[in-house]
Amino acid sequence: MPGPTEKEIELLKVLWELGEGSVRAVLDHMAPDGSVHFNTVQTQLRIMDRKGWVRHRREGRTLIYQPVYTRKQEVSRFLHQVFDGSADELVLNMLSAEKLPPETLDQLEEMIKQAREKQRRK
Amino acid sequence: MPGPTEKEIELLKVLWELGEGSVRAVLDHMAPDGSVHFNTVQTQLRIMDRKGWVRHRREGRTLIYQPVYTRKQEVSRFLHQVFDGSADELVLNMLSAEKLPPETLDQLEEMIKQAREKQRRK
DNA sequence: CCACCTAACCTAATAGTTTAGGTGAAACGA
DNA sequence: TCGTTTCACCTAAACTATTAGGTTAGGTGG
Repeated sequence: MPGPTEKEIELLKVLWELGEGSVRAVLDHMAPDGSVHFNTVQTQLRIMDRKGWVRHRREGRTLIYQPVYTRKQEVSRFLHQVFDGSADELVLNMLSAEKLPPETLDQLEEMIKQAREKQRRK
Repeated sequence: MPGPTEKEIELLKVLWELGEGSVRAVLDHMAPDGSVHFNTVQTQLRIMDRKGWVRHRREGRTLIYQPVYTRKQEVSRFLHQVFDGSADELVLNMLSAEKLPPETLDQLEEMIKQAREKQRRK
């Protein structure tokens, strides 16, 4: 049970954006130029299905894939893998790695306030 | 140039903690029980050396490995790979994935203030 | 009806990761 | 000095990820 690989994340990102999609839809969204082969995406989605990262339903003749694995899960996995679950270590490293504009910093503060609220009201 | 794999991160974590270390030191820190083979770690470090994630120097007969790739780089890679660089999306997802205690939230706020300060004084 | 497009499904080549055995040399302890 | 330990280095097996060719069949337009 390792996390998704980088290529798998690339496909998941498309599904996170679209909500769901056929092989064709994912392919078009990922490589509108023909830089990736249809079968490549198809096989990858089948494998990810087997692994449980996505699931599919049938719609006529074509399969529609939905993400099962979420961004939240991926952040959580990363947080624990790299920082042993220490959220402040993660943020500290992120703040020093990236030059974030003041507006973004404001947004972050706002989010934290919201999170505190949500905790209090529980 | 994909990022390090999960096993590679595992080794990097040890080096991040130790600062540097021989194969033996890494192994002992990683698996004090003998659950991992010496040569396994040795080979992996050699490969990571070739890839540039670590470098080594000689000390007597043994090689001492140092991390080149940093936690900051890893956070940055993750941020861009999964969230296209949107720090607030990352934090938003993290806050909803994890139940962080109020003290941690305080620390996060403090960090953001510090980051703003640093920006201002620049 | 038939040629064509598009899909699923099957298969495999290739490449990379992960693991560890084997060899030989250096160092160390009795 | 000699056996044991510890290391680097070489090698390869087992496994997985990644990519895509080939086959078949459903559906469509002329």
